[in-house]
Amino acid sequence: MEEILRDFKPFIKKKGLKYTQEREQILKEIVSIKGHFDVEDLYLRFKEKNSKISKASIYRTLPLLVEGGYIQEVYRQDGHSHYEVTLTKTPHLHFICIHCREVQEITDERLNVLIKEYEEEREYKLLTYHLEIFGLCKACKGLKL
Amino acid sequence: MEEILRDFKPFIKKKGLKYTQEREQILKEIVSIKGHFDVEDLYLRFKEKNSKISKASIYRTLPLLVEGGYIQEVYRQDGHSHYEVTLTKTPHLHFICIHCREVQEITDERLNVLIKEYEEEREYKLLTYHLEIFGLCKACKGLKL
DNA sequence: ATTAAAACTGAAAATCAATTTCAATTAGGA
DNA sequence: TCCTAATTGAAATTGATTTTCAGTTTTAAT
Ligand SMILES: [Mn+2]
Ligand SMILES: [Mn+2]
Ligand SMILES: [Zn+2]
Ligand SMILES: [Zn+2]
Repeated sequence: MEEILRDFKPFIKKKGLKYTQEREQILKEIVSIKGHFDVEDLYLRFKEKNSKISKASIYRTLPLLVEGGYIQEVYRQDGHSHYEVTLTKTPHLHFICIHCREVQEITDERLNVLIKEYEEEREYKLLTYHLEIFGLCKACKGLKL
Repeated sequence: MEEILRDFKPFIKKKGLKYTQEREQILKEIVSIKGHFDVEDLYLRFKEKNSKISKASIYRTLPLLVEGGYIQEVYRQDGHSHYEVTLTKTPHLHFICIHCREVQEITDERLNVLIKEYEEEREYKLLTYHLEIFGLCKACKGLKL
């Protein structure tokens, strides 16, 4: 996590942007989150600690962090984006129950291998990917819908 | 495509819904589309042929068609959903260039095998999935961004 | 350390996809 | 044909995200 912060300033400067308190605070807060988060989650965390970071700044910073590879948009639920820290975490996919909204993470190195393979074949530069599987979880599939 | 329409009425009736002109027109129009489409595309197609199908009806019908397996939401771009007819098409993934917005389709049976495997392991009921790979396409990766 | 220009910020307004409301219309069983 | 519930189109609303803009901060050059 220290590693991430050390890397962030050069990343920002290299893009000709300013290294602001807000950008630093947002990244620091994010790396302290274990699990998924959305803009509202982040905003409330700042509010609780009386930090007056605005949603506008959050919305402006998240794409930068995605671009830098610090976080990833991992799925979309209830009409908004959810993110998580990329960190040392292996890329993984999400199973989302359309009934109870549970989100399960599935990690499978074989998937990453396939994705890499496509990258070479198509000669594109891979930045990130999302695999979202929708269905009914074990608990919900028995219920009559 | 005739097959799809033959199947649609029973599907609608089985759900206790009414088989309306609008629902039929929407499905007919959709099966005539080759490639991806979004709500605006569909709406404009109806407008051109002086059909007064509203966006509200389109928005109300698409989830039904997804549920029935006639179409799939395949990716999200520019803040809105894009669909395509499921038809006999093999499930596939999409590579999206974040610069020029090009969308490439990639079909790989090995991916489907993995997805099925997860379904059995986790004991959920698979309904659909999206795999979106973001990056820079061959043409764009050389440009200085 | 001062200064100045450009980038950035918070708050509010704007945008825009998607959903909801509601009065009028339609489907389809009795 | 009649009746009622479901559906529709248009308009209003919602809610996430983006944009605007006046005031603030960063940063490089004095
Ligand atoms: Mn995850
Ligand atoms: Mn496709
Ligand atoms: Zn569930
Ligand atoms: Zn491109």
